[in-house]
Amino acid sequence: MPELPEVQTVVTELKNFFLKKNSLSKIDILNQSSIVLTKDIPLNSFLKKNISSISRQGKYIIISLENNLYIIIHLRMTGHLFLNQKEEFKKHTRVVFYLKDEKTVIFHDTRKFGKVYFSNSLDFLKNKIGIDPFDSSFKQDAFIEKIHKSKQSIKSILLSQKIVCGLGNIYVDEVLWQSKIHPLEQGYNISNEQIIALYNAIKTVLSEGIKNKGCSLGKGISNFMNTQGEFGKHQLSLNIYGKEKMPCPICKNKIQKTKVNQRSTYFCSKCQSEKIPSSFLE
DNA sequence: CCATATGTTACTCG
DNA sequence: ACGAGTAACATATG
Repeated sequence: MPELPEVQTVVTELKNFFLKKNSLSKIDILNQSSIVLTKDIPLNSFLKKNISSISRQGKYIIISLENNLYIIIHLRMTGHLFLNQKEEFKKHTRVVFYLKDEKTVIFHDTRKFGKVYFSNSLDFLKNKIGIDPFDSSFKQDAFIEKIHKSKQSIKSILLSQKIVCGLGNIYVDEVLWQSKIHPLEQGYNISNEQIIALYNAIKTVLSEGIKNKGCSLGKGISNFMNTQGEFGKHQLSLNIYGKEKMPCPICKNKIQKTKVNQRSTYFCSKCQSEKIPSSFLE
């Protein structure tokens, strides 16, 4: 169930793992619905091509090969990439990548929502999602302008990935609490000062998640794990998510739980000013 | 059996 | 076109 910090944790480990020049020698597809092929490009054209870089945009992992070929992976809710882990995670293994030097990368996904895209272009990412918060093109002024153009609730905006990408249900709640914005506040109704606070909170909260090597709530195989099968530590640093009825760390008010976009949403009604329905503003 | 789950997308209706 | 709301995908856990 990875968001940006969990995906970054995996990407960092993949980079270290692939450090030397490497290429794929074989790809086993154990579940056809876990992959998406590009028309007219056979799977075996991805073999024996040097891996040139491993990067990330939002929650998408991008493995770039020579000749402008790309393997793009989205882990969705329960996807994992395991390095050189064999037997213990066998049950839900969907794709196995065999590397030239005998190493293996396993794409493991209990719920089968995740996808491995084999593509010759990154265009579909560009059209689909907004700016990554750690990209140098993520600028305060443009962010304010885009938020102000939207009538949607701020939580919907952030979950949509369209303006800024990488935030999911946990980090959105953390970021909104940090910047004292109610999750249902509409974009055009948020002050410049609050959007600046939000902009800064996005960077600091996500950076902390990365430092903690991701967030692993709950337990079991569906929970987030790094490429070695280890849990992250960021669950210990959460302030608001999953803390219904517990005191807000700042004002001690009881944290409330509601639903926004069908997703559990936690907030402090004192710190995060109540949304005033527009019908009351006539 | 019921509800819930760190994600996304397709569909409807207004 | 936009936004809200709903269901769907598939599986595990409490």
